[in-house]
Amino acid sequence: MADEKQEWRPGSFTKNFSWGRDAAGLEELHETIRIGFAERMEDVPREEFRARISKRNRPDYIPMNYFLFTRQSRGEDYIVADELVFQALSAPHSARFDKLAMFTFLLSFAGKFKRANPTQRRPAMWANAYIREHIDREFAWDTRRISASDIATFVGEDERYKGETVGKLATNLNFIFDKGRIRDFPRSRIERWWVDALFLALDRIIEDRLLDRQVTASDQYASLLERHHFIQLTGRRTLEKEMAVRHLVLLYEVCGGRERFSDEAVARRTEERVPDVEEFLSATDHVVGAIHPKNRTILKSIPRSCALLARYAAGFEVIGEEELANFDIERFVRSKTKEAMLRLQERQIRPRMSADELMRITREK
DNA sequence: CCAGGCGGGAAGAAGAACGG
DNA sequence: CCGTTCTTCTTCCCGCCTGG
Repeated sequence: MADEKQEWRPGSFTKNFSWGRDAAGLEELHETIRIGFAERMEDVPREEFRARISKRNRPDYIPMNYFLFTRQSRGEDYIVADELVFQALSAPHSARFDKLAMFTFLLSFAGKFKRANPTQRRPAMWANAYIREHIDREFAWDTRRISASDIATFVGEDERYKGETVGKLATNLNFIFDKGRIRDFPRSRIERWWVDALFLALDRIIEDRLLDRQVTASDQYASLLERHHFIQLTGRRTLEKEMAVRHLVLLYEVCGGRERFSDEAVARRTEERVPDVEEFLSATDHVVGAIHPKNRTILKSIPRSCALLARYAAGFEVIGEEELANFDIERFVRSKTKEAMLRLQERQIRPRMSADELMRITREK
């Protein structure tokens, strides 16, 4: 909505974040989030976040105003603990984090906070439009076309851009594209960062709507992802991705949306939806992986307490933390196939059964 | 050795707070 | 409740460094 009379401003983006010349990717952002949240997966007052960051003598506008999301409650600003924060806290820095952060930047939802002007709610729409309208639509994700001068031309000639200068914005954006590994986006296979990005997109879209007191029902998830061009912002559109969106929206829903990070809420939902709770009640806050049985490439790391829901309510298989760390699709499929064979043997399924007999045995649940 | 781009200073705009 | 002052944040600009 309001896409027509969008107004683009550079914001503090012409400032630098001192990413570190040789630092790998967006490592500084990963570190900043860990410090700002003090390793805890809870919304943090913006003041407190800033105080923690400033102790480390780090600039804070770029992470707060472009990568994170702020909501207001009783006049106080809170930075929201969402999928980006979860990934920063639950895993060491990696290329996967960089791509998720890059997507977060492109999606461009930063929320509302004191002193923010209206354009800061969608702070990087020039980057969002550059990717969608230019790199996706015109260049079919040929990322070799991305350059600082190409960005400067695109943004500078656009009516929506209200800044005086465009040079610094363009060079900084080009720099972030590089650090955020945008050149790895166009792969057509589904990768883990892409799955994380879908969860992040829903977290952000839902929070943003809440700012206008709009509550989002789960049957709106898929169409909202579409409206905010989730697939276009993450690389080339494929049928596989469109299918995956449907499965993942369901996983997001049964995990309870952003509630998935709160153990009590998940425990409550688990009691409602799943019979055997005991074994999971001792849940620690470690991470597990959920895999869709029809498509092994759809692997999502989720808080451990969601595992039961993912398994029973959304039909995902769940793997443990060590397995997740060095997950190997080939090996996984092989072992699952073996298990399936054994199960068939146990049930005494013979090679020359009639189709009817076979159906009767395998369909029962 | 030069060009281009990153880093950071500083001005002034935009809000918030204050005081009457 | 309004004008003024104070504070914070955005934006432009330029020096310096780096890599070619």
